[in-house]
Amino acid sequence: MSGKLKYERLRGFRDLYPEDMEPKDRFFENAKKVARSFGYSMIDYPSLESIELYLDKSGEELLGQTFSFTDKGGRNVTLLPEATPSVMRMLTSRKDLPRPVRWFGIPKIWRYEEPQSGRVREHFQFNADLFGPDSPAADAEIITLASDILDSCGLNGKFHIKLNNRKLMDSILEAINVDNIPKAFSIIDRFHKIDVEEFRRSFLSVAGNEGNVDKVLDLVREKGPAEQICLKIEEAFADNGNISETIERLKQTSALIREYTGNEPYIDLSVVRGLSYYTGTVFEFSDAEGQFRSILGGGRYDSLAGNISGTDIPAVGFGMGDVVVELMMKKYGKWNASENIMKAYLVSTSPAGTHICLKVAKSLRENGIVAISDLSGRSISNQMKNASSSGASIAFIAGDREKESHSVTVKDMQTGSQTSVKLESLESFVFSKIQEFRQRIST
RNA sequence: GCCGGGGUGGGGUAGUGGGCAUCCUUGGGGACUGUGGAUCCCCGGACCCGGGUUCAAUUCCCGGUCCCGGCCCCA
Repeated sequence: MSGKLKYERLRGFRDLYPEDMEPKDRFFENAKKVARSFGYSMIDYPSLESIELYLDKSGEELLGQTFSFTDKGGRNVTLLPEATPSVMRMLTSRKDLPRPVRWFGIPKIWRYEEPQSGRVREHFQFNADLFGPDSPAADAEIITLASDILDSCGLNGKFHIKLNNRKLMDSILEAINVDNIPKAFSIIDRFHKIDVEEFRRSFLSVAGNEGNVDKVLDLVREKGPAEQICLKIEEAFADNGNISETIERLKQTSALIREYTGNEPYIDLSVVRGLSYYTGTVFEFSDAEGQFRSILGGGRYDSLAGNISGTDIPAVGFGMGDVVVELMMKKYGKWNASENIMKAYLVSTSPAGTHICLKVAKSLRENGIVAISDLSGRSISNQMKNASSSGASIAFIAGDREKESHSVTVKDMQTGSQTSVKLESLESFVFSKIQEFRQRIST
């Protein structure tokens, strides 16, 4: 009879039903809590921006991957493809803010791409930035924030922190006379997706000779603790002053991250990040088992403010999409329906009973208990079924009998025991039930 | 934009060139005019769309569409 649904969800967009929305909401609440504990303040910005904000920064290739259109005033606008430019716009139009500025937001982000595992066309992103300091300590703080958020979701030890530095990569590529650095980055970025021979072939076109290709290949193919990787780089480029300076910074940052998070970050020279505006530290977090695409990515972008407003402001930040986090949390059994909250179900068998239920519900809600009224008006048997499937731990039943005796019948849904409570003593009864419930869930 | 694999009730499935299709689950109702999770009964609900082959297509062929996965890209 009903047949095909007439209106279908757009490709790459998601409907979030309670079973997914609740865990997602809890994830973001956790993230907010952690960010606030670091002194970060929440901000928000429009979902629509003038397309110029991205053109200035990223060039024309961006256009094909945004949801863009011309509005009724003839302006070219686009749904946010990333958060950073908007955050920068906000920052640079407030010169009065004392630094450091610590901000986070949870925007929706849109990208017109083919959906696949871990990627959709509209997603939530937890985005945090630190403006002002340009020290290793600042880089380490933002990375620690990201790490602590994942820890707070029960993913402790399930992810790897991969760290690199754009300046270091610049210096290395300059040292071997690569002139097309963006192209070299794009090849390095694809290192793990292509085989060694293809890498050699591609990289030869920018590196000039086989020896240089081998040098880079040797560095890019290995990831490990700072000590080990930095030693390799030093051996290969001992005489280069620029390189040893950046290596020092990488070592410091790495040591601070180890100290703050308790986890050893991996130096991974294949992590260069696609974004053109990164200027120093870049990082990525990935599933320790390598199953999913990156959980989050970020880095330092000290010149972006200058591009927008003329004055550089040191900045470091990251964006963490909700999609891969969800995959991770599901994989490790952390994507659970809901926390234990006390729910009460109100069963009414007559208009007089409904009147009593309304009063009881009000009292329950004032005491922080979820009170669900049965609105079906059906048999008590059916109402009890509803009570049961709602997950309520307690049911209040009222009808004409209760009206007579000025009371309400209370049934404990777990034990099945039932008592009658006078309406005058309802408050204290509810209070004792709350205590009992708390005790029950804590054991 | 490109490549590969798939589409049977809301979800998960069985099956067939020939009687508008199996089972589980979910939803609604009842047994149960004042007591839940069990059991039993009843009801609702599907062959993605279009064309072709055929006496006959849910089944075979072609095209489309959608979903899933991958490429590109990941700002």
